[in-house]
Amino acid sequence: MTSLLNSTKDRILAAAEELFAQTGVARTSLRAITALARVNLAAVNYHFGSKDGLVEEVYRRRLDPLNRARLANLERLEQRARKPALEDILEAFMSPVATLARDPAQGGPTVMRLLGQTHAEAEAPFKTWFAGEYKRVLERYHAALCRALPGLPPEDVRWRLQFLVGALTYPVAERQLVELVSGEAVDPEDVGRVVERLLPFVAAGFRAPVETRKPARRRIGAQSKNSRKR
Amino acid sequence: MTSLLNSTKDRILAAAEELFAQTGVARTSLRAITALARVNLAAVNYHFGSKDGLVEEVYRRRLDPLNRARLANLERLEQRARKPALEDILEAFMSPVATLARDPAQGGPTVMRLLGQTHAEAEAPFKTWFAGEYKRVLERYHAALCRALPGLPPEDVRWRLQFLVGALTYPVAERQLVELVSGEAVDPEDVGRVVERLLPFVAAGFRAPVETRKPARRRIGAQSKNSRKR
DNA sequence: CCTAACATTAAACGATTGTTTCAATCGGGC
DNA sequence: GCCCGATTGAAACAATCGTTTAATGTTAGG
Repeated sequence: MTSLLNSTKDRILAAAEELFAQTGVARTSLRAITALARVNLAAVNYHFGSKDGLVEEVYRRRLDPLNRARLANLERLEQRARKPALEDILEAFMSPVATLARDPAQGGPTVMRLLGQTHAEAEAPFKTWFAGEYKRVLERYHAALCRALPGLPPEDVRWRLQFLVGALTYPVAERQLVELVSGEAVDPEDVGRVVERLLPFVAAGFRAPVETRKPARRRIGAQSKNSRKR
Repeated sequence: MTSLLNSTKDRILAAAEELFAQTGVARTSLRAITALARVNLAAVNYHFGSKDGLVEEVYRRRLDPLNRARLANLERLEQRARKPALEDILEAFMSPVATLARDPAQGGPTVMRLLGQTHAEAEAPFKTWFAGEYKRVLERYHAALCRALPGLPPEDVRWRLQFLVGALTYPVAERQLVELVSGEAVDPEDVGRVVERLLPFVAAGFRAPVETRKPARRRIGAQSKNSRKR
C-alpha cells in the first residue's frame, strides 16, 4: 500500500520538501534527502525514477491542489453572480495559499518557501507546468478581473495580476527575510494572515487609474548621468 | 591595469552575470562561465579567490549602486520637503531599478533576472547583505513612508513595503514567464516601464485602509474539507 | 511451504564539481 | 639585456553528484 503514512515514499517527499524549501533544488543532494528521511539512497530512484521525478512530485503535490482550489473558487463565485466583486475574485485567488499555510497536513508554513522558490527554479518541469495548468488559471482570473474592472485595459489587468502574484509570493516565501528586516520573529499563524493584509492592498491597486505620466518631472531616477563620462 | 575594458576579470563578471541570471548560481559551473568568457578555468580562483567570491562580486556590482541610488534619492527628496509625497517616495525607491534595466552598461535587462534570483538564493553572502546594507535602505524608507502615511500603523507599512518589493522584483525578473503568460514577447524597453505601471498600483495600495475583516464570510478558501477523510 | 513480486540494502559506477599545482608567458623598471 | 612580479595555461586533485547494480529482506497468494 502506497498511501500508508510514514511510508518510505512519504518520508522522502517530506524530507525533500523541507530541504528544497530551505536551500533550493539544485543545492539539495539526494544524499541529504535520504539522510533526513532515514531511507536508503537508492530509494529515490526506485520510487521516483530520478531526481527530476522527485522534484516534479514534490511540487505537484502542493501546486495541483492549489490550482484546483483557485479554479473551483472562481467557478463557484461566477456561478453565484455573473459579475463577482473585485475583492471576492482576489480572495478566491489568494485564500488557497493561506489554507495551505495554515494546514500542516498540506505543507504548512514550509510549503510557502517552496512556493517562493518555484518561480526562481529554472528546471524543465517548471516550464511545462507554467505553460500548462498555471497559465490556464491565470487566464481564467484575467478574464474575470477584466469583467470586474471594465475601463481598465486588459493589458494593465495582466500586469497587475503579475504584481499580485509577486506581492503574494515573495513575502510569504521569504519569511526569514521578513524576520530579518522586521527584527522580530514571525508567528506561523500570522503567515496565513498575509493574505488578509494583502487583500485591501491589491484591491486598491487594481482599482487605481492607469498613470498617464506627465513626462515633465521624470528622471528622479538616479546615478545614470555619470554613465556618459565613460 | 584592472579597469581596462574586456579584461579577464570583466569578461568573467559579464559571463557569470549572464549565466547566473539564466539558470541560477548553483546550476552554473565555473567551467560554463570560463567557457563563455573564453578564459582559463583557473582565472576565476585567481581573480576572485573562489566561486563564492565571484558570486559576491557579481551581485555587489549591481546591488551596491542600486542601494546607493535609493538612499540618495530619498535624501534628496527629504531635503527638498520635510514630508515628501507618497508617490515621490515610491518612485525614489523603484526608479533606480528601471535605470539599471535601461542602461546596458549597468546590466540592462539581464540584471533584472539576476535581481529576482537574489531573493531565492540561500547562500551565505546574501544573508549578510540582507542584514546589512539592504536592511538599512528598507528601514530608511519605512520611516519615510510612516511619515507620509500617518494613520497607517508602522507594522502595516512594513508589510506593504514587502508587498512592494515582491511586486517589483517578481514580474521584472521573470520576464520569460511574463511572456509565457501573456503569449507575446516583451519589449526590453517595456521592462523599464514596469516601474511606471507599478507606481499607481502600489501608491493606491499604500493608501488603502487596513482591513478590519468581518469574520462572517470567511472560508471561501477551499479544498480543506476533504482533508479530514484521510 | 514455496514462490513471485515488491522493497530495501550496501557498494560501486562514471561524470562533474570547485580547487590547486606548477610551468609558461607577459610587461615594465633598474 | 635581464629580472621579477603579475597573469595565463594545461593538467590533475579530491570530493561530491545522480545513477545503477546485484544481493538481500519482506510480504502476500496458491
